[in-house]
Amino acid sequence: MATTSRTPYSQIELSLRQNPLFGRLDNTQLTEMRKKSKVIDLAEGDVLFHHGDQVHNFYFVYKGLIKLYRQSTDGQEKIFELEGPGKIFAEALMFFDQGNYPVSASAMQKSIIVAINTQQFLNILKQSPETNLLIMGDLSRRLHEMLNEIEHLSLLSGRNRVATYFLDQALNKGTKFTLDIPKNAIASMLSLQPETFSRLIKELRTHKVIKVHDTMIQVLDIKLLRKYAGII
Amino acid sequence: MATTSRTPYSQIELSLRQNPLFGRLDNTQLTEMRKKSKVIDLAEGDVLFHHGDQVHNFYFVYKGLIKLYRQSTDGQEKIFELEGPGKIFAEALMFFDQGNYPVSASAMQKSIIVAINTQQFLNILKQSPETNLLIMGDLSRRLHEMLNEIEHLSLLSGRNRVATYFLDQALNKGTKFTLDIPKNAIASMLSLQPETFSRLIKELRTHKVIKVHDTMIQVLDIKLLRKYAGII
DNA sequence: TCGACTTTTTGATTTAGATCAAAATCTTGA
DNA sequence: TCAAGATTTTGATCTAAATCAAAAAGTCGA
Repeated sequence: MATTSRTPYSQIELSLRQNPLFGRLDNTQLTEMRKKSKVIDLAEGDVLFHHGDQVHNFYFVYKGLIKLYRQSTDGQEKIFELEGPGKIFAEALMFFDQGNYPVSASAMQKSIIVAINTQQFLNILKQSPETNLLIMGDLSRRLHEMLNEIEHLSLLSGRNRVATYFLDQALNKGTKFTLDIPKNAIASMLSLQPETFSRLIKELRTHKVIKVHDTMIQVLDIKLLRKYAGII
Repeated sequence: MATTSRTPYSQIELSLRQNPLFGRLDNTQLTEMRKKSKVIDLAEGDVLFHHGDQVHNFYFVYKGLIKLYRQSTDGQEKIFELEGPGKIFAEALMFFDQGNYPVSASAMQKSIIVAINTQQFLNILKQSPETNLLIMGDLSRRLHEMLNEIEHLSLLSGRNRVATYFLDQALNKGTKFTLDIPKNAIASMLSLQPETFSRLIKELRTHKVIKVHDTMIQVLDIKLLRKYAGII
């Protein structure tokens, strides 16, 4: 279960300030915010909130990895997003009247997070129009990402989506990178069954598009990978 | 092609004011806004903007129906949303740095719309924090809708999605309603081929879940429809 | 280090939905 | 009113991905 952490807030504050959302706040505002914030330890598998729970907090990830997901009635799980150190999640909810979490959140690894009171932060926000704009920009970015995902699910094949995923990874981390989450989690993010994901990786491997050692992926032919992604 | 309308702005202003986004603005602000706004006539099929075009305006629909969509390289089209009279679209873009439209927009019917200058509206917005909040709420609502769509595409079958669509319609318009857009457009919104959509309707018909006369749909067994939707 | 458990891969089979083709129906404008 | 076009439906077939099953590989705690 989630428990109050023994990690002192002061230790976390530094990385908290580095998030653009908090960077614009002055000391008074940060102190104010701290009063209603809690540092929480999560063990692997701990559920932070369930889809439908009432919203009281949004969260900052100090360490670990949080998955945001929904479960269908027949037990199938769709992972929407993974949030790692330095990231904030569920902040979009602040502005939505019926404050219920639209997804569930649980720890994929041992994690340390900060829970920030939504109501209080909204008050602080009133004094900080720049932060306001930052949040809007963030909402807008998410909207674009989701638009892309809907397009991918509607118009691209599984093969396309897997290639797109590797392409994105290569763009961010270079052509040689490690998958730092279990393959079945990646499969879920791509809306594929693990078996299908495995087979599609194999196909890319046998066609010399990528090279795989364990969890290490090396892109051998980025042009070909693009073709597999469906980008012409 | 899109042309400046002969419909006077004064005629449109009334319905414009009824949109919550503009309702909170005072007369000075509305007059200011009017200066940089244009009323535009669109014939059926006219394209208002293409995916990737630079954003200069957002739009208010006075009459007609605008479709927001993307096209894949192989000509497949995915409709994301349809916006009818009284609705605003592309306003989410205002807050996104790289101002390029993330979708294309075209008229599904003869339409009259108002183009509102984004930059100018942002200036007006600075003086109206309530409008700010309204926009955020709207962004947030869209975010939820898209989350639902991603879930549907990931976890529901085509049959489920069709039933869900009819269920939604019945909820809004009553158990007897008309499809006021072509079936192939509905199919695209549900990420199905028209043939598949047609077959799934037929299935619902033969199982006495719905009754169809032409474009008129009557839900006969809403409980059964729910079952088809995958809700239990 | 071993054994239990989890994750991934491989194989065989099924199935939902796409595709291709053509008939039927509806729409529209001359 | 009719012909030309668009939209919808129906039929036959194909295919991407799911499912079911089991082997292989990897992980972890005692």
